[in-house]
Amino acid sequence: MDADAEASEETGHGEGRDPAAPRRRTGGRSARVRAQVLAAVGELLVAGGYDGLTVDAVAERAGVHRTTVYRRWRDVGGLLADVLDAASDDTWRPPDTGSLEGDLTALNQEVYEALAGGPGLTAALIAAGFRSSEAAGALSRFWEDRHARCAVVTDRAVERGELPAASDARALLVAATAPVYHELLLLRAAPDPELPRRAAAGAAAAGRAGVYAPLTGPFPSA
Amino acid sequence: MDADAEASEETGHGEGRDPAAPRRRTGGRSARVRAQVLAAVGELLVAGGYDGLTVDAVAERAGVHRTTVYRRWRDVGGLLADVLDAASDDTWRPPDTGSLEGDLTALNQEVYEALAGGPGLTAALIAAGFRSSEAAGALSRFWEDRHARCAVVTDRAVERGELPAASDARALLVAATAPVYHELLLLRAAPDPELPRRAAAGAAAAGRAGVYAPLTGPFPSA
DNA sequence: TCCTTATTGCGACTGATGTTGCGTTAAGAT
DNA sequence: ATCTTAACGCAACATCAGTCGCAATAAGGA
Repeated sequence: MDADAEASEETGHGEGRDPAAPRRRTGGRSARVRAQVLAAVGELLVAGGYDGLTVDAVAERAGVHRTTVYRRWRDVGGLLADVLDAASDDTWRPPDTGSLEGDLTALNQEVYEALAGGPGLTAALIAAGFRSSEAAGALSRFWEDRHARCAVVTDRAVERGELPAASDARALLVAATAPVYHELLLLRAAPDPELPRRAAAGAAAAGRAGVYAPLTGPFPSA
Repeated sequence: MDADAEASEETGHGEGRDPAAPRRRTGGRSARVRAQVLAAVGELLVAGGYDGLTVDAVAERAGVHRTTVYRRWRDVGGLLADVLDAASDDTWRPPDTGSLEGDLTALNQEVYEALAGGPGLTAALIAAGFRSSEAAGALSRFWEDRHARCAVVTDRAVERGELPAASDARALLVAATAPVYHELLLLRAAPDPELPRRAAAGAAAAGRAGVYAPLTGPFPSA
C-alpha cells in the first residue's frame, strides 16, 4: 500500500523533517491520474468481470501509461483494494423493517441480488481477495465496517424482546448471511429465491433460542 | 476433461468400430505420468499454496515435459480438478456422535481444522474454483457427494425426534457449515476454537424450530 | 515378433505480464 | 519567477504462460 497513506503531519515543520520522508504530491496531475484509473477499473469490472481486468486494459482505458499503474498500485489486487477503500465511505445503512427476521431477510436479499446475476462486482472483489493480499485486506476492512453498521439490527431486536440481551451481533449476522454467500459463491448452486428468507429465518430462530448469547443464566460470573 | 473418461466398450468389436474414436492407451507410461503429475501437484500445493502451483513447476517436479501437462490437463484448474476427482473416491463417512448437534459440531471441526492452519489444500482448491471452470465443476461434484453422504445425519436426527420429519438435509448442512467457511475463508477472521460448536448449535436450534421443514402441519398436499 | 499410432519429449514461437533505466513534466516550496 | 524533485511517459528488457510442428518412444493389437 503506497498509494494514499498521506500523513497529516509534517506539513509546515520546515526544519525538523525526516530526510528519508519524501513529501507526496497529491494534487493536480496525480489526483487526476488516480481518478481516471479508478474509474477505468470500475468500468472494466462491470463490463468483463475480474478476468477482463488486466493492468494493461486499465492503463489504456484510463489514458495512462502501464508503468504508472504498476508503480502506484503494483497489481490488480492493489487496484481493487483502492477502489474498495474509495467506495467504502458511502452512506449505506442496514434496513429497518420492524422485525429481526425482516431485517435479516432484507440484508440477505441485497447479498442475493449482488451475487445471483452473473459475474458481478462483489464476486470479482471476493475472487480478488484470494489472489492479492492487498485486496484481501481491503475486503476485511469493508466487511468489518458493514458488520459494525449492522450491529444496530441486533440492538433493535434486543429492545423489542426478540433476542436475549448481550447477543453477539457479529455471530448472528454471519449465521444469517453466510449461507447465501456459500450457496452462490462456493457451492455455485442454482439461485433459489427462497434462500435469503430461509437463511434469515434460521439465524433468527437460533438467536431466539439464545445461541448467540454467551450466558443464558442470570449469573455472569464463570 | 480429456483425462480418464475411458469408455468401457469398443474393446473387442474389431470390425464395427467408430473410425473417429481413437483407442486410449491408459497403461504403462501414461499411467505412470499421470501418477507422477498428480503427486507433484499435491506436494507443491501443501508446500506453497495455490500461488506456488504453476504448470511449469508441476512438470519439473514430476520429471515430465511442460507440453505433456498442457496437453492432458490444459491448465492448473484441470490439474486440481483431476486431483479432486481422484481423491473423492475415498471412504469418508460423516461422524456419528449420537446427537444432531454433536454430529454437526464434529463436521464443523473437520472443516475448521482444514481451513484454520495456514494456506491449506482446501483453501487452494476453493481459490482455484474462482479461476478455472474445470476446478469449479470438480468442486461442485465433490460437495454434492459430501452433502449426499451427510444426509444420514439429518435422517438419524429425525429418527431420534430431534428434528421434524422431511427436514431439508442440504439446507441444514449449509446452515451449519457455511459460517465456518465464511469466517475463515472470506472474512479471514482470527480462528476462534468455539466457532465450530457455535455454528453447529445455531443450525441445530433452527432445525429444531422447524425452519428446514417445508411444511409444519400434518398435511403434505398443496 | 512386427505394425500402427497414441502419447510423450523437444525446441521454437507468440503474447501477456512485470521490471528497470532514463528523460520529461509539473507539483509544491522558496 | 525559480528551483528541487516527485510523479509520469517511454522504450527496452526479462520472465512466464500457453501453443505448434516434428521427431522419438512405447502401448496395444495382429
